[in-house]
Amino acid sequence: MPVKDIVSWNAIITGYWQNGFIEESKRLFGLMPVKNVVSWNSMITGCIENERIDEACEYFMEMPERNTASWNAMISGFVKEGRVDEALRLFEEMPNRNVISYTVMVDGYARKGEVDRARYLFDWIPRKNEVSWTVMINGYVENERFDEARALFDMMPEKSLVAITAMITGFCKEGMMEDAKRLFEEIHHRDLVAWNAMIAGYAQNGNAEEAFKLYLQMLKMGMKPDRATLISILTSCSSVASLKGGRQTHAFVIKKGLEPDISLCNALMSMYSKCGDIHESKVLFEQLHSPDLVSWNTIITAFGQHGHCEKAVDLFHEMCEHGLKPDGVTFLCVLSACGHAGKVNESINWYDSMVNEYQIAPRAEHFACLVDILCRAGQLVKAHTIIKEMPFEADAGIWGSLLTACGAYLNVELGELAAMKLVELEPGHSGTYIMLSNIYAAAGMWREVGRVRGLMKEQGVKKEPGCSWVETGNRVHLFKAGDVSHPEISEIVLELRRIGLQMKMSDDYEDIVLG
DNA sequence: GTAGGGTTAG
Repeated sequence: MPVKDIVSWNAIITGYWQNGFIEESKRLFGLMPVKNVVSWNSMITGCIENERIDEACEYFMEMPERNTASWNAMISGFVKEGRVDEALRLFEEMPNRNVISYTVMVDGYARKGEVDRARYLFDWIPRKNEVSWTVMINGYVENERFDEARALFDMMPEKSLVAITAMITGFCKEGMMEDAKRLFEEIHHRDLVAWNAMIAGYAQNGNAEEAFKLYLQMLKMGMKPDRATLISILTSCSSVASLKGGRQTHAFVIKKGLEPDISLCNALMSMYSKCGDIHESKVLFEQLHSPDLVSWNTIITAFGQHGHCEKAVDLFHEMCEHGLKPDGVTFLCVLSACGHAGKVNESINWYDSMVNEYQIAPRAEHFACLVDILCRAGQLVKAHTIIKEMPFEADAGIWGSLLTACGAYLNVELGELAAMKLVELEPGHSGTYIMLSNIYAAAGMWREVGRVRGLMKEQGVKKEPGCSWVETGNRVHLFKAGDVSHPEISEIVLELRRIGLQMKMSDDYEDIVLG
């Protein structure tokens, strides 16, 4: 058979598995009168791409002669499955290793969290290419070792767009948005992924305004958003509770015929719920053919946030009946549902069940959630006990919950402790001083109030006025604390008083406050 | 045959 024919066969076989028809590829491969190493390699890659690593193994064992690409394909296949030990065995066994072999192994170790091992191998690569550098830099970023990522990036001889994008993500993860933006602006030809990384950075840091601005800029430059872009935009709509923006984004998805994959559906569900439309969230959930763990976690949270704790718990059981295993986040969702409903004892039972029955190791977030629930219920001493006994260092969020609760339930002693810790963790944060001073004021300790005010002046801490906004029609109305500049301010205040009164008089007052 | 962006909690 002429070589030309083998090439055509190979092309057809590859075409089939690239479109998911692996069985057809296998059939044709079997019919091939003469095969070359490329034919075999194509079958190996095809099996791996279609998540059939064991069948790939069979082809690999059977083939009469292998080249470096055959070995590399297998190593990469094992790495994709997270089976790094098996990848390493092949790596050691193979006769000739090239840059790609090394790079795949570096990636494998980094993805497993064994960053030092990855770095060791990286240093051994004789002629590193830009992919090798990128994989290692990204490995540091993914494993929260940003300083090392930075150091390596600075050493990288020619910085590729992919490496720059990995660094942008790293800066965003560290909350260093200025640096991320600077790097982003230095890029000559930004591609979609780079835009997405920057937009996602703003979205994840809660800066919806910048995310929207960048999104508009991106559209203006003629870039076409994809699912990843829109998910970040939906996240931003959620964080400012803009149902209107969220609906527009949803409409955009439909109009552009973007097939909503499960992640996009999950983001839509979350957006609707956080913007107040639990019904739409539920409808989307029910339309999913096979909701994944994130979908279930999202819908459980949705009901929890809307005060339907029992429904959230029902959904938890329903999820288990569907054969899905709850993870640590699922328990956070259920815990927060209990918390919103003020159910302290249930929360503790759920926590115990997570640890004992489901054997899930609690993370700092679980303790934070428990502390928050106890705080809201006014059980400050118990909350403090958890803080003292938990195997994690309490962060600013936890001390903040305690401080707020000390204000609501007036506990000077614990309030002072929480404030002290917060000042250590976030110096210059005015809220801490204000809250402590309010606690002293409520307790009638006026000398202390003066002391805190003096301290603020001394340390140069400025009070930032609180603000909120309302969207009506096409306008956003911004209100700052103590600001009376709105032309209709007297009507607004009157209406707020009326609503407040209505809430107090309502039979559901308790529910509203707790929910 | 190798690399970068996305969904769930608080």
